[in-house]
Amino acid sequence: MAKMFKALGDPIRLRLLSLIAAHPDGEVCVCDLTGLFDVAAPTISYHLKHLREAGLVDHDRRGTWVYYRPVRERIHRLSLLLASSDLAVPAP
Amino acid sequence: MAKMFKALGDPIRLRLLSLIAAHPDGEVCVCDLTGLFDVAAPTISYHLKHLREAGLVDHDRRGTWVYYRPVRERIHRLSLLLASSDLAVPAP
DNA sequence: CTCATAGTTAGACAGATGTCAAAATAAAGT
DNA sequence: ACTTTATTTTGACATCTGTCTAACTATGAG
Repeated sequence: MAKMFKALGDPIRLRLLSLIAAHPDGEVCVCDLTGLFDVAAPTISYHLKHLREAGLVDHDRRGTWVYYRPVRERIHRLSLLLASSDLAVPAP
Repeated sequence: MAKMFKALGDPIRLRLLSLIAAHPDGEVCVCDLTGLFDVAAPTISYHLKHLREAGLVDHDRRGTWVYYRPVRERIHRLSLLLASSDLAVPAP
């Protein structure tokens, strides 16, 4: 669980996941992501790998391009943990 | 936002927040926390400071003891971000 | 005032993390 | 086959993190 939160604990990765999850097609080509950040392509690749290893995104290659999509069930589980009465219900 | 996730990205801190948030009294004395972990007291102090600086917990001193409580509004906000349609709604 | 207890801060250190340039791999076009 | 484009891997490096012990601060008891 901590591993997933850790993956979200970097500004670039958090934004990457938002971009991937918000895309209308349900997936995003890496080529459309690299241009949006101030860091070089290998660094984006490094962060995508982190998100992958945390189980928050999935990827597959089609031709020369690689597409990433969110693993919504995993993201949802995080949200539930934070929303659980133990953690987030505002005191009555 | 990433700062809050980062704070949760360590197993000790995640467990600390759970313990603090789950306590029936709504707050926990540090003295009741240190014994529950395998690390020395200063390390717990270090992690509590992290949670504090991320705005996830609040603290105050009463006599010799220091009590921590969750900032549920902040935790809730994280949960909402993950639950927002962009991120976590399972595809229909 | 001194002492004991609870907690934090300071300093040191090994190991993890984020970044880049350069090299490697993958696939498609000529 | 060779080239070009897209992406990942590698190796190097500086910085950040988590941990400890030792020293410090704060409070209450005797």
